[in-house]
Amino acid sequence: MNDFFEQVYAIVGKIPYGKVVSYGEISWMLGRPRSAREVGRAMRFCPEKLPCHRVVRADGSITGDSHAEVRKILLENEGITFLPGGRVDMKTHRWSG
DNA sequence: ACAATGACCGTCG
DNA sequence: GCGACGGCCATTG
Repeated sequence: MNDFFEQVYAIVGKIPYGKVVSYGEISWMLGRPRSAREVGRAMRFCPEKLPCHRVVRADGSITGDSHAEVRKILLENEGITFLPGGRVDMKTHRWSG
């Protein structure tokens, strides 16, 4: 594992209840302003211990291949409000370390 | 080294 | 709001 992934996992694990972070935000925190793809690749491994469902796109859209719907439900279950269109209310739940 | 791909991002029409 | 284009970074054949 690279430090980058470790950092990603660390941050994702630190996301508070009822908050979400975008791939770009995470990549920016780790010093890679445009490496959001790497974050996405890290998410792809998707360890169960990680709340990967709290990681969404910059506009609040849910992304995650087949599990997108499931994650949306999980977020709703955690108290995250959704906007019409199936997007997360980033305006309220956007988290910055 | 090159081209293609990807759980992305921002801008433009 | 949506689709197209370019850019960034890492991985793979």
